[in-house]
Amino acid sequence: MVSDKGMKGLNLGAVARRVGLVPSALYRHFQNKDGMIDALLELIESRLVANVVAVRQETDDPLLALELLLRRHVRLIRENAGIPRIVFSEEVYGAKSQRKYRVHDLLRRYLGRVAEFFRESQQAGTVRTDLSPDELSVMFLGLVQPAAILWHVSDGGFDVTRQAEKAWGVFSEAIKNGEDKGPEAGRASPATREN
Amino acid sequence: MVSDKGMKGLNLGAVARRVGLVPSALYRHFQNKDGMIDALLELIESRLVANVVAVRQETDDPLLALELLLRRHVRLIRENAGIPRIVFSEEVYGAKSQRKYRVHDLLRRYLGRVAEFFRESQQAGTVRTDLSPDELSVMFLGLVQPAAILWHVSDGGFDVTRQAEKAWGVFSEAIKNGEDKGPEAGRASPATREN
Amino acid sequence: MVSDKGMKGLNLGAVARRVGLVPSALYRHFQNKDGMIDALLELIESRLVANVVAVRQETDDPLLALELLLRRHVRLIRENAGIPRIVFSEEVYGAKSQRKYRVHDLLRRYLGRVAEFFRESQQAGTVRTDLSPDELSVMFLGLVQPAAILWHVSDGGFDVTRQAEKAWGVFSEAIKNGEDKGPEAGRASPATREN
Amino acid sequence: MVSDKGMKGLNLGAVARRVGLVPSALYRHFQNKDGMIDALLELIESRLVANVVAVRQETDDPLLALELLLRRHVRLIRENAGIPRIVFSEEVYGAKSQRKYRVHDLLRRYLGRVAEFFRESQQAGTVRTDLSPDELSVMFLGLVQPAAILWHVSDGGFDVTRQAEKAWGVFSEAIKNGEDKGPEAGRASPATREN
DNA sequence: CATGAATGAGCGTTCATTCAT
DNA sequence: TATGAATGAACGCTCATTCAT
Repeated sequence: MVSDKGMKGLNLGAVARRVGLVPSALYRHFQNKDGMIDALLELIESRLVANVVAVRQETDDPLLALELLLRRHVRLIRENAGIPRIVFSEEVYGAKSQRKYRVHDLLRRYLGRVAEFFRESQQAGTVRTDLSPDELSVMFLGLVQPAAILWHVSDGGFDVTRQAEKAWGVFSEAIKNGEDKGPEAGRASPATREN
Repeated sequence: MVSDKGMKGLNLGAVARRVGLVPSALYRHFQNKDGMIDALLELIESRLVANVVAVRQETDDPLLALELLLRRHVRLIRENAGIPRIVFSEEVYGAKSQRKYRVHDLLRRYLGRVAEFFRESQQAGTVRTDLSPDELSVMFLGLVQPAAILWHVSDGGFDVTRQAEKAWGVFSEAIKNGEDKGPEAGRASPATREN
Repeated sequence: MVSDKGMKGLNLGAVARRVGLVPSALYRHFQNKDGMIDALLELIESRLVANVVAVRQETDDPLLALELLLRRHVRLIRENAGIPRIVFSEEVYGAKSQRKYRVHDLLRRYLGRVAEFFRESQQAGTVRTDLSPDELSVMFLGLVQPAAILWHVSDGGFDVTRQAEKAWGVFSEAIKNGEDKGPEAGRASPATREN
Repeated sequence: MVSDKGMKGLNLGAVARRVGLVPSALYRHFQNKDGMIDALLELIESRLVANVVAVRQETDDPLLALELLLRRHVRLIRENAGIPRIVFSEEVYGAKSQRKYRVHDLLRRYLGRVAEFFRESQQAGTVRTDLSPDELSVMFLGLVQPAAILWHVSDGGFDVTRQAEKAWGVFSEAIKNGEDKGPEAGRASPATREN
């Protein structure tokens, strides 16, 4: 529903119709629309967490886990096209700061779990240590996000899976520990700290 | 306006008030709200294009140009926090397919210009050629996008500038042509089965 | 409940919560909301009648009984601030004529009992007879009613007790039988044309 | 409208229909429903004040002015049966304290003007001075208020005009300055200050 | 060109009421 | 008898849009 019509399709009437109810009946299950969206965010977070848990069980190699996670992430988005539309929608990403912080927390938590894999990899010596796990986790998210957007606006025409894997190839190569790139890798950019 | 209140703040009343008019008067300038948003998208595209043009004038080195472009992109978003909220809002990214394709075109055009730099770099031999310019351009967008989201949901607390530069550091290193990593870099991922 | 939130607080949900039930369970005890309000009105009437009965037992002097009744009336309102809000609420005083007549009857009955005291006083010769007991009973009600309203809108700041006693002082003096004011007292107003 | 259906009839739909508009069109003229009621209260206050001003012009005798005012008050209520239903409705008299204070002020202002007549009469020596003008003004209101309620619940069957004039007869006699009732008149009631 | 008035569709929400269990 | 789920009507309100002036 959200994947079709966007968050504007997430009105009580549409939701109710979808679940075979009448709008007012939704108030049996949620306090109000905000409650509905909160529940939705929780569901989404649980899906993300489930992916992390799953890949943990699939392998002990944290770098491989990340690759598997990326693939699962892509699949999650492909199969639930509504997810990014919810997370980045006005309703949640938008004005009301309380909800914005809710999304902030969700992202931080997910990224925290992703960062954990990087940390483990660094401790195992397979990933360079001049980048913090947090920074790496944000980059990880960047491997798929623009691709997901393109996939959406192209009505599925863009090959998000392939793009994500290409990006992972570049990224994983780049962060792998190697004796030759250690020294100058930290030179992220010609300075200009401005924030 | 959009940066404060989200796209819901982009109602004709608010816009009209902003420009010292009355809502109905806007219909002298735009056919309807869709027309307004189209104009907005055009404005945004012009800003993006302006950045491309600017960095073209600032340097002849396409890789350096990309770095400068990234920095400009970050600045553009930081100074016009409303831009991502418009581009990825429901109103444009959302339901009406016509508008979605409009955004698709905008992104493709921008990415096309970005890809141009990569193509030039590849022709100049400074960037590996096992990745297509198009793929590279999408990755390029991924260097900043998740950071921008975090910056927004953290109310400016996240250091998007620093993150983007770090990401560029990793990325630019990874794509630079080097004799040792050329051959196997194309090995994007250990498995390529679509899931 | 009603005293806090007004008749809008008198919704089935609130009532049910108050008595530890669920809204639908109330339908085991009342046919519908109207039935509830009817029961409420009956309860209120019983309170009013109880006051009349009580003062009857407290004294044989009908004029003193009225003074005591007035004091009880004030106390009843002060301790059950919801009563006037129910009696004069829209739900009962309002639209549905059936309910309006129900309130009409309640008031007539109460005023009838008040009038009885006046009739007895007149028969005992202590109250002038140029005013009918019915008229006197309505005046009696007027001794407290505006004060009660002021008490409510001033959040208890207005001294309804004192005002009622002052008014009773004036009123009781005025209606007491005296040789000098008997004859011309009936001259209600200098002109009787209806406007 | 309010006189027919009570404050529940004062919904935007009904009001709009009454003035030949559509509900949303009312928002051109009032900020919201609260604004509507505020405007209504102002209108009512202006009517009450107009009565005061009118009787001031009709006579210089403050006691006669009060009698005329009472008659005008009755007429106002008879011709605008909705007035008491608005002033004493839940919507205004009810929960929201801000509005309650608004009504409080309205009543205080009106009663203040009424008290002025009593004060003048006392200064002219025609009204006993052991009762404060404020107290007298509240009693004055009591001359008509219960009658008005009976008139309403009896669907106009009760003769509010006659009752008010009778009550005025009793009241005006009682408060007039006389040498015989001066001393004991202050004995409002056998004590019991309790508030 | 700009305005004020008005419109109609839609939305979130409340609430009395019904009904199967 | 009591409950939870559901309903339908109504309400206050917002907003894009139209139109006469």
